[in-house]
Amino acid sequence: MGKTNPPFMTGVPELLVLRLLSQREMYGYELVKSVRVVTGEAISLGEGVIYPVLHGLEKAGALTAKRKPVNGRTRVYYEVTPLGRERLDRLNSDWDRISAGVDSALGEAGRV
Amino acid sequence: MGKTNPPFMTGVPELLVLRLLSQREMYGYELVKSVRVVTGEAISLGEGVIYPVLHGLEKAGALTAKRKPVNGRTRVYYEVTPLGRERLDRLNSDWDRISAGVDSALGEAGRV
DNA sequence: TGTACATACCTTGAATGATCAGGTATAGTG
DNA sequence: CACTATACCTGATCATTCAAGGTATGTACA
Repeated sequence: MGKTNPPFMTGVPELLVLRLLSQREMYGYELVKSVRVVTGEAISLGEGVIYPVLHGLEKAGALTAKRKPVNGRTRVYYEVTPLGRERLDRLNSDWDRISAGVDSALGEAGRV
Repeated sequence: MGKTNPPFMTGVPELLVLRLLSQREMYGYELVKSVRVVTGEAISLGEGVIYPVLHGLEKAGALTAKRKPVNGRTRVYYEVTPLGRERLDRLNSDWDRISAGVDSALGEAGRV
């Protein structure tokens, strides 16, 4: 029984994927590892999360895919489109708004 | 067609409710307004969100309810149980971990 | 008197999206 | 030859937020 809807994770995979790809093109398997690294091991996304996000974003026109054979294996590199950048901007400001709101609420009247 | 699962909101209502009630007992309608205030208008939760959360937390043993008639109207005040405090602690550290992870990822290599 | 608004509670239905668990196949290492 | 890492993928689950509705009382105002 997969733990569905874990707290605070909705939207996070998409944000991280768009953010990482906005810096340079990457392939799925690479993203899985990168997420762990850039979040300081705080967040770990499985392939079962990454690939569906990738496909969804591609279908939405936020990403373009490019197949590249490397060492006999095939990698699918993804690149962010202008539409994807807009989407990233929107997600970024959503994140800023909500995390600021939560932190403000948690900060009220002294935190540990 | 309610926009369900908006980015970054999963778990937030529960965290905010537990946090506010950990400071003092409140009733549902009051929580709706308080959330707006303590988040600096960044987050607004409708009654359709608050009441189900309240009922769920009560059923889970994280809250206890107390009916109080005030000015001819009935208010249902909620209080956090020890079990609710544990739950709040857990949510708090989840939030800290994830928001730190996301911020770290967004901060890498210069933000706009 | 009526009419609006704020207070105060509640439920239903829908859509969404993360997660686990599984599956395929090749390359490299001991 | 077995094992691990690489690299892709899909299906099923199910918890959760949200809009939109509903009920009822008190208060203000014209």
